[in-house]
Amino acid sequence: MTSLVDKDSTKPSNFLRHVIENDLKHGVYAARKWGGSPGDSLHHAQGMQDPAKVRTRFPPEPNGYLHIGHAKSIWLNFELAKEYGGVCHLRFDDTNPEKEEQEYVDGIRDAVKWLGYETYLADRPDAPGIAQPHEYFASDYFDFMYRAAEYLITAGLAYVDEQTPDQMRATRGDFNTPGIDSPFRARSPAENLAYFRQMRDGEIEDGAATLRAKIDMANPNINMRDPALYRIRRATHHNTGDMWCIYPMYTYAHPIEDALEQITHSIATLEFEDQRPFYDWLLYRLAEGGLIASPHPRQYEFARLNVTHVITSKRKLRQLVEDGHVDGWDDPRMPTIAGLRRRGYTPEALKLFCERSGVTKSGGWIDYASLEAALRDTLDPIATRAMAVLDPVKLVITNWAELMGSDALLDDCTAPVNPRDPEGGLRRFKIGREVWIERTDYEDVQPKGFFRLFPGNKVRLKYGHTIVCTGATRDAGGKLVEVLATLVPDTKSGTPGADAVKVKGNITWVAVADAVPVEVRLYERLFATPQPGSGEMLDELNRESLVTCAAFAEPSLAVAKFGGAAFQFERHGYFVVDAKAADDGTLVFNRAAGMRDSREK
RNA sequence: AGGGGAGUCGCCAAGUUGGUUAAGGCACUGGAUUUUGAUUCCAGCAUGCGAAGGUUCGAAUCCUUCUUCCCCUGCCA
Repeated sequence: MTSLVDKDSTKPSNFLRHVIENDLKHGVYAARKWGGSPGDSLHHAQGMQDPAKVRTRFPPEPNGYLHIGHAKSIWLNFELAKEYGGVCHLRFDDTNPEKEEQEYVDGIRDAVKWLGYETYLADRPDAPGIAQPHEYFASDYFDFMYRAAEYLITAGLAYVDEQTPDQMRATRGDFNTPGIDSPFRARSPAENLAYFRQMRDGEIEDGAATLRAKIDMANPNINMRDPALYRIRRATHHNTGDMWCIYPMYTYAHPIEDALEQITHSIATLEFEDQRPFYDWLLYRLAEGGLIASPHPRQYEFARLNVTHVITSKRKLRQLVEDGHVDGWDDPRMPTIAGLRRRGYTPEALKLFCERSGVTKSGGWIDYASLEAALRDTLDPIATRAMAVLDPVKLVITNWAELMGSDALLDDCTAPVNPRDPEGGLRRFKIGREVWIERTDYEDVQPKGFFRLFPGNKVRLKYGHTIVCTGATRDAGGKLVEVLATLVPDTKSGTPGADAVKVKGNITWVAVADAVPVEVRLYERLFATPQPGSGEMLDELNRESLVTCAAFAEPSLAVAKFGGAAFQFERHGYFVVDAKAADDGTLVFNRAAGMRDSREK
C-alpha cells in the first residue's frame, strides 16, 4: 500500500531542497570522509569515503517533551536526508546540566521512534558503511570541546573574562552603542590558558569567570561581541556526572557538534540567523587549526511552525500541566507528540501535515483545520468503522412484535469493516425492538433542511431497517424520553427490495440488547483564541475543551485496545482507545477529529 | 551605530537565470454519486504578487524609494 505522503511523485519544492540539490550538483561534500563515528579531522581522514551524500541532525535539548513544532523539525531533517541519500542523526544537545534529565532523553527517543525514524536511524541496507545507531550526545564531545577551547586560547582567539554578569551586560553595549573591551581582554594566551585550566580544575567559583571568544566588541551583530564559550557550573550532568565543572555554551558547542558528526546541512529555526556568523567564525578557525574536517557544516534557518489555537511555548505548556488545566504532558489536548499520539493522531497524519505546511523563511500560522484534514485524509482509507451513540435516547419500534413475532426477538445485522475495502470483512450486531439513537437525530417539528427523525418521516437505521417516526414522549420537564417509530416491512439492508422505500436520512444506532457502555471524550481546541500566546494564558483557554459522554457502542468495540486500530465512529469522527481507562474500568475512547460536516449550522 | 530576516487568494505555499491565461494544499461555494449531511468526482475561488515609481517588446521575478511585520543586548538553547 502506498503512503498518502508519497502519493504525489513531485514533493513540494522549498529553499532547503534547492540548497542541497545545488551542493550535490557541485559536489561540495563529495570528497568527505567518514570515520564511522563522530570525531575530529584525523579520525575522519582515516575513514572511508562518506557513503552518506548529506548528513542532517535533529538536536533537541533533553529538557522537556517534544511538541508538534519538533515533529516538523524531525520530519524535515530525516526526510531530507532520506530523499537525498543521506543520514540523519538524533543528537541530544545536553550542554546545560541544570536543565536536563534522563526522563526527557527517553521521552524524546520514544517520540522519534514513534514517528517512524528508528529503523532509518539504525540500519541502511543500501549503505552498510553507515549502519550503526545514529544517536549521539553533545556531552560525549566535551573532551574535544575542551581541546578546541585550549586551541583558541593558544591562537589568541579566546580569553578568560572575570567580569560579573552585570559588568558583561554593561560592557556589551546595546543596539545603538558599541560595546567596550573587557579589562581582562588583553591577557596573554599563556595567562588565559592557566586561568582556563584553573576553571576546569575547580579552582574558580561558579560564575566568577567565563571563557569568551575574542572577536569584536563593536560588531553591529551583538552575537559577535565576544560571546561566552564556557561557564563554570558545579552541577551533576545526566551523562558525564561530576566529571566537569565547566560546561560549553550552546553557541560554542553546537557548531562543534555539527562538525564532529560531519553534518552537511545544519537546519535551525529563524531566531538563530544572527548566530550564523559566529557559527562560521568558529568552524573556519577550527578547520584552519586542523581540528575539524573541511568543508565544515553550514547552518540554514527556516520558520518554526505555528498552528492556530495551539501553543508550543515550553514554559506555558509546563504551566498547563502543573496548574492542572490538563491531565499531564500526554493529555490528548496537548500539542506534545505524546499528547497527539494519545489523542489518536498518527505518524502518517503528522508527516502529511508537515509536508503540506511547507518549509520557508517567512513565519505564519497554519490553520488547525489543516492538521485535522491531514488526519482524516490518512485515516479514512484505513479506519475500522463502528457505530456508537454518544448522546443516547431510546427509540422504540412499536410494531416489532407484530412483524417479528415477539418483542424479545433480535435480528442479525452486518456492516463492512471498511466500505473502501471489500476484502476487509464484516461486523456483526443485533437489532431489536429498542435501540439507542442520537438525541439530536429527533425533532418534533422539521427544521429547514433536516431529514432525520420527525413525526411522519422515514429514515433508515443504517445497516438495519427503514422506520417511520410516529412521535415521541417527553417527561414533565419537556425532556425527550423515547422516540417512537414503526418498522417498514421488507426493508432490511442487504435483502432484495430493501431500497424500494427511498429515504433521505440514514441514522446510526446501537441495539439496547447488545450495546456496550463506553466513555467517549470529545475534545475541542485547548485555546479559544486563534493565535494564543500573546495575552494572559488563562484568558485564552477554551473552558469547554473536553466533553465526556456516557455512550453506547456496537459490540465489536468491546475488544478494542489502546495502541490498536483507529476507528471511525460513523457520522461522528475518528476515535482511538485512550491509554487510561475510566475510574470504573469502562473502556474510554478519545475523539481525535470529527468528520467534516457540511450541514448548515 | 544598529544588525539580521520576511511580505504571492481567508490560511499555508510554488514560482527565483524576466517570456504565453500566477502551480498545489487547507478553507469556502455550487453540482453529481452516496445506506456516514463523510468519502469520491466535477466546477468555481488573485487582470493580481506589501506600496509607489522606473527599466523592458515583455516584470511576482531587474532598479529606486517607501511601508508593514518578526528576531537579536543569558554565564539558556
